[in-house]
Amino acid sequence: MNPFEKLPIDKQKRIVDASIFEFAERDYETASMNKVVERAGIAKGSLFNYFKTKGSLYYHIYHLAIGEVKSYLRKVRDETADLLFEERLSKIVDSGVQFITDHPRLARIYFRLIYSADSPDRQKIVSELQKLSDEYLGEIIQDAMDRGEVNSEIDKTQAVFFLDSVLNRFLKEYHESSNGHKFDRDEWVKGITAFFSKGLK
Amino acid sequence: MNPFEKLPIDKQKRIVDASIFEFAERDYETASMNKVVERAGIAKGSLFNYFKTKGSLYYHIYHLAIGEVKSYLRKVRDETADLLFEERLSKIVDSGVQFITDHPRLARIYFRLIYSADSPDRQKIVSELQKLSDEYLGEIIQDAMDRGEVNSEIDKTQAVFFLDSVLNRFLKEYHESSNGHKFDRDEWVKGITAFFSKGLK
DNA sequence: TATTAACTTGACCACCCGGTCAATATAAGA
DNA sequence: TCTTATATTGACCGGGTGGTCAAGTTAATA
Repeated sequence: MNPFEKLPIDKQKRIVDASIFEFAERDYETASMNKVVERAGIAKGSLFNYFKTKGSLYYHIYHLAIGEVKSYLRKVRDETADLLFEERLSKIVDSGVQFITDHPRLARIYFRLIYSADSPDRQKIVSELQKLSDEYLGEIIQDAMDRGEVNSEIDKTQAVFFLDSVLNRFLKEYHESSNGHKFDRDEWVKGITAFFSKGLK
Repeated sequence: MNPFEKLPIDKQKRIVDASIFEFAERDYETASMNKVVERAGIAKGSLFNYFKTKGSLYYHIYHLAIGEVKSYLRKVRDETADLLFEERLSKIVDSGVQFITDHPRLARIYFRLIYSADSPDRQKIVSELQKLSDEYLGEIIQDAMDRGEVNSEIDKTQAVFFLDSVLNRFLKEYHESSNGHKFDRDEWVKGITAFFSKGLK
């Protein structure tokens, strides 16, 4: 059992919060362990006692973020299993927006990961995320094909790619225009779903 | 006239090449002026004589990259003015692929800029690029609408957004899977154009 | 050639980094 | 209460950073 897990919960939380703050604010290389300990109110030696390296702390936080993303995705996937493709897509976007609202800092870490990723083992992480997205969107599209809502002639890999590109980009922009009055959410969700149901028909 | 422009062309080139190399390899914060001077074979003091700060060197290189991108875009836009939307789109993607092949390091700097951009004045740069893309793709789409190839009822802003998302993402992935046998280029160009001509009809 | 002007150099500065570890404070066991 | 084991601390280390500037080199002028 690693020393971090033996800590009182509130201390764990302080450290995790400080780390999330720092890794959301700056990318991996420029994020500072000094800033983390300062914010968490602990000594530097302690932090390096709980996490041997900066990389392992990042790993911990990154898994936290991905875990949370997965949980949102799973939930909306299961809750919309019976809906039409178009409605389903719309709910998925909604869920993404909700995630951003609930966890703006985790969202930031997530987008950093996808788009820039100067993280350690970028290669591994990115392909892990790619696989996650491929499987998830692949299943959504396969379902829609099986029900005849999406043209089965279309290359599934490409369809997933298009969906992934637009969805992630939309959520990223939405996130950046924080509490973004730049986007009329409903208008965009409608536009996105309409575009895809036509494009994939 | 700033001191850099007074330099012999080959020395200028050495410095520019070294800077492109460094800013392509590492992002703005972690790129090192020491590495640049080492690679360019000049003294540190000289570099800071030509460019007062790291930021201003970056600014110079970044403008170079954008300038090159613009030149490719202009060219393909003018050469395809008479083609159908679908063919035109296909030529634009081709041109993007060509740019990546001709200038892989500038491409890397460009993608860093778009997607992560821990650059100085990120805000300004990103909105500048946004505007460039909006105008460019906006014109392409407007042309297609005028000729009845794209449904004029569709929100143009959204159409541009979708196009921008997919094109940039495709080029980025193509770039990263360098000399990317991951993508059958023709297959993908066909898929992309087909998807958009259906989706925007 | 002698003198001045412009350019080039790299040692140096203050600062910050991730990581270490002897000293200290705290908790547990006898 | 005294002793041992464990957790916490922060001064310290080697190394890298962007940026400076007095001293040295080269080029231009007279």
